[in-house]
Amino acid sequence: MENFTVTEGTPERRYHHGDLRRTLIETALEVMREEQNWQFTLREIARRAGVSHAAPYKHFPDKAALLTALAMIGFDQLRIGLIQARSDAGEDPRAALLPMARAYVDFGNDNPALYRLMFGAEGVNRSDVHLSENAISVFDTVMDVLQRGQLDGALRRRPVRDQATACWSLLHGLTMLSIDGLLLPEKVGLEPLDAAFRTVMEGIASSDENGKMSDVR
Amino acid sequence: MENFTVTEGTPERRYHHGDLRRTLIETALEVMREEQNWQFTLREIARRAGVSHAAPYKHFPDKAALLTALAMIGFDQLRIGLIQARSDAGEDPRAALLPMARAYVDFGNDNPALYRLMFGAEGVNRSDVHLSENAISVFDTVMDVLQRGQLDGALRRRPVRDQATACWSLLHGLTMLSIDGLLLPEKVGLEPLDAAFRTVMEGIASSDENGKMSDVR
DNA sequence: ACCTGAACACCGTTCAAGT
DNA sequence: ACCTGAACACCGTTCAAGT
Repeated sequence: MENFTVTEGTPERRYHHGDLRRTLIETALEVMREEQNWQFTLREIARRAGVSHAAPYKHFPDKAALLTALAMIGFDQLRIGLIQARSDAGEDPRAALLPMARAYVDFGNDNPALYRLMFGAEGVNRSDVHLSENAISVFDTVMDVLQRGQLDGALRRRPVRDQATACWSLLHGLTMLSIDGLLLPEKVGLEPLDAAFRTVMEGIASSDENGKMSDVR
Repeated sequence: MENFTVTEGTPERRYHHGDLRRTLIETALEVMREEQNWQFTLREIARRAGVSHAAPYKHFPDKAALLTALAMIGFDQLRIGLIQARSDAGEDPRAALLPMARAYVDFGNDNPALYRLMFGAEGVNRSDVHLSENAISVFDTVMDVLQRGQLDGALRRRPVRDQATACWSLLHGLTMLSIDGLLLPEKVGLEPLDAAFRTVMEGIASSDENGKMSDVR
């Protein structure tokens, strides 16, 4: 629920050498963007930050701690992106669903290494409380818009939690497959997000034009 | 389409020291199961296989090649598990959907490190042709059962590819979230698979009991 | 036809010592 | 209150030499 930022847990300080903690995080994000993975070495980060290879250990107990901090920032950015897409779409919760889905998948494609770190990483301290809180707040954002869609009458009245589980799983799966290059156009078409979205919407939206196709045996 | 096995690409040979290639693969699978990740070192595998740390290089050009071989085996096992679940369920394609979904998610939960290696791994040679072929054949298995469900009349007549994209994404996302411990019961309930499945089925199955709830605004 | 041992250039992490 | 340099115990990978 809380809004974690880069300096979470560490009061703002300016030392003679600057804010090394933040510099390390920003350098790591840069390297991840360049190399498309999070297999960077702590020593490389230190080198690029212009400090000795031992300096990072004054700010992070180990490499896992830095990775965890990065993942937390990622969840934060993702949630902010979703909220942005929702408010851009106006008041209608139904109309916000596709833009939010697009924002989600785009985030993954724009930050593949970060997204994989957030979810698929062995290096991350997965038991970190703050990390799960940040991850969960993404889920809450999805659930919230579905809730309002139901109240609106635009969505079928089913347990919101069930619909949210389906939506989050779908988005996560789509994003991961997309990042990994497994959504081959000749297999899933040119717009897999739209295809998947249409399919799921038939299960979620209130039935209007249903029943037209009565090829039920 | 082809059926890749452990010895793919390497003719069966028995040397005085045994089939080291296969031993390395099996040892790696063991270690992954033990440590719940694929961060093992090649040297550890060699140690446990009882050979020098340089020996693996006679069978794999580098560590990425071993990881790729493991991922390929994983895709193969997954596909076999799906086919098994389908044939266990009998002739009705509609009835096979839930068992297949369960088989998919179970595979991930039973082999978390392997599953993450198959999809989320930086170490894997993702451009390997055989690897993508194995991955794609999983998709084909999903598509096949949906195709038959449509012919049967049990499923809505929509582009099969769209439905398959939605189904695969959903399963993949659900599996990944489950492995990562993000499907917290207090958030998604005790049976997230069933919840997600119900939701998507409403979008995929032929409309029978639809339209009852007419709270359309 | 396969395996070993020494060697190279790296890591992550620690710790006494510096400023 | 923070940073450095040397040191330790590892890696992945190569290669001449062994059997």
